[in-house]
Amino acid sequence: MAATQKRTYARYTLEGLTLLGKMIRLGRKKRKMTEHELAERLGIARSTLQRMEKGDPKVEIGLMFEAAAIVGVKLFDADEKGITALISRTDDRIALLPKHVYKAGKRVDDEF
Amino acid sequence: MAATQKRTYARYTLEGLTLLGKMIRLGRKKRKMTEHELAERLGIARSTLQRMEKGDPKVEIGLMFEAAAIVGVKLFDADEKGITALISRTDDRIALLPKHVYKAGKRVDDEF
DNA sequence: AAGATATGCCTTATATATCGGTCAATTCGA
DNA sequence: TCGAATTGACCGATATATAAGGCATATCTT
Repeated sequence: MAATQKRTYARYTLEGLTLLGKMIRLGRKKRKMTEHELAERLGIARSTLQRMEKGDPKVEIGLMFEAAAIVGVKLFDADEKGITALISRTDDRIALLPKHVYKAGKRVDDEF
Repeated sequence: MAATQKRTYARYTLEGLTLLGKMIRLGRKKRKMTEHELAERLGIARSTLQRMEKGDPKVEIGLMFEAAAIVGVKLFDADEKGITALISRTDDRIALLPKHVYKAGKRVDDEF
């Protein structure tokens, strides 16, 4: 009977999604856009936008980010150039680490 | 022939995703976790984790957020309580606006 | 107050992401 | 150096999200 194993999410994850969804909703309303309008602009169904504003964990992350951008919600508080710079810096930091991770060394090294 | 209309994403969206993916990758490596380990911890296939670290717009946002949390990448720079507070504040701000948006008034009201 | 519009919630068919696996190439530990 | 492990890329089958629409209710405009 296939069981359909259900996935669970940490509370922090769900709350983060709820917040993002509400921020999108707020941004949309401040711009006086209807669900129909924003959905059309995004090229998606209104029902999908509704799931996004509710913080449904199953929606495509690309759509969520796109919607956020359209209604003026910034993630990473950085503009186009800022993001690009952050990507470079992250690449540099990754390059400093071993290419492969091996289960031998058990240090955690936790300073971001 | 069904045409399979392809979706496009803004550059800003794609770069944001690339950044998030790389941050997850960096976080994973700093914690010395292999792809296999993190995927198992998340309850997903390794191939899916690989798409996430590449910033694929099609992955579930819930998985991306969950992965970020596990490897110590903070979005919204706020902890559990902080997120909850932000949700409340966002709810309050939404409550101040009209329940329905009507296409009559065209003001944009852009101050976040 | 009345009419029009937006929103909430639900459902089915279809498109598509995920899973689970394989194979090759790379890189680390001993 | 050699062997074991990690990573990168790819693939088909299946589970699942999305699209599209309907209907009821709420709320705005005039």
